[in-house]
Amino acid sequence: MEPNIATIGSLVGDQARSKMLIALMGGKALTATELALEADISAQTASSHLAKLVEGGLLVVRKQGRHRYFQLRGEEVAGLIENMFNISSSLSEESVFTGPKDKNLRASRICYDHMAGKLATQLYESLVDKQFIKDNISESTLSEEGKQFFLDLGADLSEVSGLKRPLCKPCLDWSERKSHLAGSIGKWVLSDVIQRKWAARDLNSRALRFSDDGLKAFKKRYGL
Amino acid sequence: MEPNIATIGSLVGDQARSKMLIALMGGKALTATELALEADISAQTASSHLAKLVEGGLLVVRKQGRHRYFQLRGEEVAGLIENMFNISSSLSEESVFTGPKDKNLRASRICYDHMAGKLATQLYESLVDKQFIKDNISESTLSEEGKQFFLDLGADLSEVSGLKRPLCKPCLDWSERKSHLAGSIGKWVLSDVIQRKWAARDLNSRALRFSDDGLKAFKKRYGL
DNA sequence: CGAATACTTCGATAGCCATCGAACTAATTG
DNA sequence: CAATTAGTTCGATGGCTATCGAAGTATTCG
Repeated sequence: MEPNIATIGSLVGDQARSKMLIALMGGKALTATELALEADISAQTASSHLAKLVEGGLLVVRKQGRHRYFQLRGEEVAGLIENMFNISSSLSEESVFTGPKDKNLRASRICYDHMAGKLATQLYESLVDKQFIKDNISESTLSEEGKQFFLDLGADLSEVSGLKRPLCKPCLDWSERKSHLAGSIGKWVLSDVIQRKWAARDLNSRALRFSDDGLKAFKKRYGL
Repeated sequence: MEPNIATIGSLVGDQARSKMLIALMGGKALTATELALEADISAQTASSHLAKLVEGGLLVVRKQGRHRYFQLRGEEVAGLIENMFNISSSLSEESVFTGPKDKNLRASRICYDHMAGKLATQLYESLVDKQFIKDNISESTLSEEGKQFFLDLGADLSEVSGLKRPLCKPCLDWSERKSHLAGSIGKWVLSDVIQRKWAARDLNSRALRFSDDGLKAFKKRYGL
C-alpha cells in the first residue's frame, strides 16, 4: 500500500477543518471551543472534527485541566498548509483581498513559528542585500557575516541551530509571493520581537500587530 | 477572502482523484481512459473528476485529435503531492510495503520530472560527498566543481538553468526519507538516463526500470 | 461513407458525512 | 456540595457527491 494521500486531502478538504488548521498556523495552541468559534460551528461538531484531525495525525493534543489544547503536529504539517496557500493563491490570479482583517494579515502575520507578510519579506530581502544570506532562489544559507550579525543581536546560534532543523530556510509567502525567513533563525526573530514587546500576537487571528514604537525599533534593528 | 485551501484539499481528498494525481506524478501526460483505468472507475466518472481537477487548477489539458492528455499543472502541484506523501508515510510509521510493484517503486521511480527512490538518494549523497553539491540539510547549491562536472557530462547548464527554476534543489524522498536531486539538474539527469536508454519509464506506474547494463553504466558515470 | 474509438452530458441512485439537539462525563469554582 | 464550564457521545436529518447506465458529440480508421 502506498501512503494514503486521499485521507490527508479529505481532512483538509472540509471548510470547518480547514479554518481550524489555518487558525492553528498562528502557532499558538488553541482549545476546542476557540477552534469551534474560529470555524463557526457548534462545540459538538468541532469535537468530531478535532478527533478526526488528531486521528489523522495533523494535530496533537495536550490535556490541561478541563481544557484540551490543539496544535499542528509539526513543521511538516505547517509546510503543507502553506504549500496549499501558495497554490490556491497562484490560481485565483487577481483575487480580491479586501477588508481590514486581510490588510493586517498581509502586512504582518505569523506562519507557524516565524514571521510572514510584507514586513517579513522586506527583512529577507534586506538580509540578502547585506549578504548575510546567500539566496539561490529556493535554497539559501547563512553566511559567516550573517552568523556574526545574529550573534551580535543576541541570538544563541548554538542552541538555536542544533537538531535537524535547518538554520535558515526560505518559505514562500502567499500574499507577497516572495521568500520570507523560516527555519531556526526565523523562529528566533519572531520570539525576539515578541519578547521585546515590539509586537503582539492578535488574539483571534494569525495577524501580528506591531506597535508604532515597536515597528520603528524593528526597522532600525534590521536596517530597513 | 483568504485563498481557499479546502477546495484543494477536497480535490485530493477523493480516492479516485488521488490515484490519478499519483499516476501523473510519473511526469507523463496521460489520456482520460488511461487515468480511468488507473483509478478503477468508469470513463464517465473519470471525465467528471478530470473536469474538476482542471477547473480546480491542479491539472492542465492538451487536446490532440480525439485524445485529451492530462498533466500536473506544474512543479508546484507535484511538490504538494510529494509533500503529502511525506506526511502520510511519516504517520503510518512502520507501514508495510510489500509486493513486487512497491519494491520497484522504492528502488527507482519518477517524481514528476526527476528521479526518486533508493538509487536517486544514493546519487545525491555521492554528489554531496564529492562536494559537487553543498548540502545544508534543506537547502543546497551546486558548487563550481559541480557545475564543471555536469558540463563535462554534457549538460547545457545555460539552457537548463535559465528561467526562475532553481538549478539544484533537494526533494525529500518518501520511501527513503532522505534527499534526492530535483530542480533543473535533476530533470536533466533523468532525461539523460532515458535518452541513453539506460532505463525506461514503466508503462503503468511511476517506476523507472533500469536494464542491467544501464544500471552499470549509470553507476559508473556517477561513481556510485 | 459506416464503424469504431474517445470522451462528455444527463439523469437517477445510493452512500457518506457534516451538522446540531439532547444527554452525558469531567473538571473547576464558590 | 451545587452550579458552571469544557468537552464528548449518540442519534436523526439533510445535503452533497461519487457512481454508473444511457444517450450524446467528436474524431479517426478502413
